[in-house]
Amino acid sequence: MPTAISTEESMRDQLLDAVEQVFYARGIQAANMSELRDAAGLPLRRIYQLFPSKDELIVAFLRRRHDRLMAMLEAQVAAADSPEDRVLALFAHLDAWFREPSFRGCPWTNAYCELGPTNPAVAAEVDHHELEHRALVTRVVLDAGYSPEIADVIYLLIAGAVTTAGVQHSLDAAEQARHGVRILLASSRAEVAMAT
Amino acid sequence: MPTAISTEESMRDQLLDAVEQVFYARGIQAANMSELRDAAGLPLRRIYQLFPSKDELIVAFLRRRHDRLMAMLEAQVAAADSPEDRVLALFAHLDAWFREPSFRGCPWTNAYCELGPTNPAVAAEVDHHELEHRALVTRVVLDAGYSPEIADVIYLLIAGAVTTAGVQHSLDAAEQARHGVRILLASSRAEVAMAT
DNA sequence: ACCGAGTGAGAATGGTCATTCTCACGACAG
DNA sequence: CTGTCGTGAGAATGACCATTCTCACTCGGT
Repeated sequence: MPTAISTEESMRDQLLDAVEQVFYARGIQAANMSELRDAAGLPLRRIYQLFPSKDELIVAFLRRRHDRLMAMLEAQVAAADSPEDRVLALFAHLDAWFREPSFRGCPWTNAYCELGPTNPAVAAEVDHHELEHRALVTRVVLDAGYSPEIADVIYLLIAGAVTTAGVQHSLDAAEQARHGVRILLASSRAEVAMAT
Repeated sequence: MPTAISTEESMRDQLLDAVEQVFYARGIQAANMSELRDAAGLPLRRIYQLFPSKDELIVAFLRRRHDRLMAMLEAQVAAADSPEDRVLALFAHLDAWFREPSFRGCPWTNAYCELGPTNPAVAAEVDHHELEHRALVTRVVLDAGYSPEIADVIYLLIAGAVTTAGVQHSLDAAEQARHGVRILLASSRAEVAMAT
């Protein structure tokens, strides 16, 4: 048996922590393997032992981040008191995210813009994220009693806020989107009230 | 005097046409100078004579596309009959754009994701575009009598629709955004009516 | 103490790419 | 007609980078 199978998991985590930070901060293509090595404090040999290529690292980076985001969203949504608040919780999450100093836009959009046209594995991973994320948003909105059309609009507001915050460094984007959502929800309630 | 100063302008156009097509379709980093040479039908030497580096080509590409987009938007907005229709014209434009087979997302967002963190000239050009575009949207919405807050929300819907259409290839994005806008505008009118 | 497998550090490899250079050629001026 | 200058086509250059390889070393088992 090779030594220390017990630390393989920890090296993997150490590596992926560094990879996440470097890929996100500097861009995937701009980050080279030496940078990852320095940030992770692991020899290149070990990195290639854990992931056979940079491409696999990219996919692992996207998937890990996706899993973390989904878990966090589910938790924040679950913590909200009313179905209405669950919708708004999505935007509270955005607001906090945008204010992190390290915020640099949506990792999946970034990856897709950088590599989508030339890297099918990355494109698939981004697709997967978008589908699951959109499904979560839609579920939360539908569970609050609103229409699928409203869910679509809310999804666009989220996407727009993330892009705008990323490119324009506008910290207000989440609040602006939330304002839009309040109008949409109120208007939708008024409609239902009128119909009954 | 060197020969044929009369065709320098036409070579520039020929080059930038090809550059636009290749950069947009394949991604800026993925497109190399040989591809541009082949697409433009000009020798490398000539390309470097017209633009001293790939970076300058990138900036020229973004600026040319920006100028064209702004002119087109101004024209379509001007062609609309009512202030209300001018707002909706922005979304009709989006819808047509998304349906072009060559549509591959927002060129400026794409460029920013690819190069923003490492290329200040590109970042500045993208900034310039976003500012002017946002100013146009805001002006159209304000001219129609709506509040700046509504303008912000509408801008986010546009940004969200473009990103979503680009990454998810969803042709409905423009229609979904337009639906949201109709609700926003109607709700805003109702509010004003109630106040009076 | 000895062997061998696995290690870290960093050098070598092979490929890609932006940018520059070479060279033979055609057009124009004198 | 001849020398010169700008040209097109593509080869050379120099950097960079993902990936692999070298080598001296360490450590667990005997």
